[in-house]
Amino acid sequence: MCHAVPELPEVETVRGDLEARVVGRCVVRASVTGARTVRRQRPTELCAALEGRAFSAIRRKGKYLLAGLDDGAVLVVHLRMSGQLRLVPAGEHAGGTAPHTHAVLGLDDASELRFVDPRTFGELFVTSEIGPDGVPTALSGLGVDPITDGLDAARLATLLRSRHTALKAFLLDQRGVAGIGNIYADEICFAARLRPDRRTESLRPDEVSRLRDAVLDVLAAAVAHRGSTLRDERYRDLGGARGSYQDHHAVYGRAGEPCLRCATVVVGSRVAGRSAHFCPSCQS
DNA sequence: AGACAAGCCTGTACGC
DNA sequence: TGCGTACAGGCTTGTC
Repeated sequence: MCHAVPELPEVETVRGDLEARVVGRCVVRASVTGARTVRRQRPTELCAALEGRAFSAIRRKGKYLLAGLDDGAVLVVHLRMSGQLRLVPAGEHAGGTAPHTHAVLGLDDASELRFVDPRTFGELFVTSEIGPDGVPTALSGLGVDPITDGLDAARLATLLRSRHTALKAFLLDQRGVAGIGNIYADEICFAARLRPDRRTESLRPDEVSRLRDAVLDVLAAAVAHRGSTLRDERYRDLGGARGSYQDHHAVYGRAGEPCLRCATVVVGSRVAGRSAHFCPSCQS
C-alpha cells in the first residue's frame, strides 16, 4: 500500500515546471546510460535528435509528457512507476549524479535535465510523426485527457456505454479517459459516490454526471496541490519538491480508517485485479 | 526472505 | 467465428 506513482496531476505539475524553466533552452549535450530507457529507437539516434535543438511548448497527454522541439519533433517522456525528471541548475552539479540517473540533457544555461528511474520502466523517445492534434501518432491509442480535452457528460456516457466492465477498470484504461491511475481512480469513485466495482453500463445519467464532475474536480484539486507524494517519496517535482495532495486523500491508503463523509470504516479490496479503497456506505 | 505495489504491454482463456 | 473482456505474466526494486 501507499505507492504513489506519477499520474495526470503529477505529470501536469512537472509539465508546468518544464514550461517555466526549459522553454527556449537549447540542448547542448545529450547522453543516455540506462540500458532500457530508450527502446523505440537507438539511444544515439535520440541524442542526435536532441542536440542543438531548443525546447518549444511543453504539453501533456494523459501520463505522457510531450516536449516540443524547434524542428517540430517531440521528445516524449513517460515516467511509468518510478521515473522523475529533475532540473539541476548551473552551479549545483557538485555532489555528482543521483543513483539511477539514466539520461542527462545539458542545456545552454549550464543546467541539466536529468531522468532518474530506479525501476527502469520509464522511457524516452523522440518522434517526428505528429498527428493533426499535435500528439505523436505513437500515442494515438490514448483517450480523452480530462484537463486538456475537457470531458462532457454526453461523451463520458458514450464511453461508459461502450464498455462492459467495472468502473475502476474503465477509469484505469487509458484508451477511454487518459491520465488516471490507481490512486485517483479510487479518489474519483469516492467523490462521485460510486463503488469502484459498479458496472459501467449500469450508471444512470445523474451518476454519469457525478462521475464527470468527480473526474474534473479531483484531478484539478490534485494539480492545485502539485500532486501526491506518499511515504515512498517516489514522486517529486522538477525541483525535487513534494506534492501535498496526499493529505487530501479520502480513501486511497485509508483502509480500516473512518470514512471522512460518514465515518463508516473504509474497505480495502481488489477490483479488476488492483487494490481498491472505498466506503461501503456512501458509495454505491 | 519473500510478497507486494505500481503502469503498460503481451499472450491466452473465456463468454456471449 | 469473432469480438471484447478478464486474467496472468513480465519487467523492476524499495519497502514492509
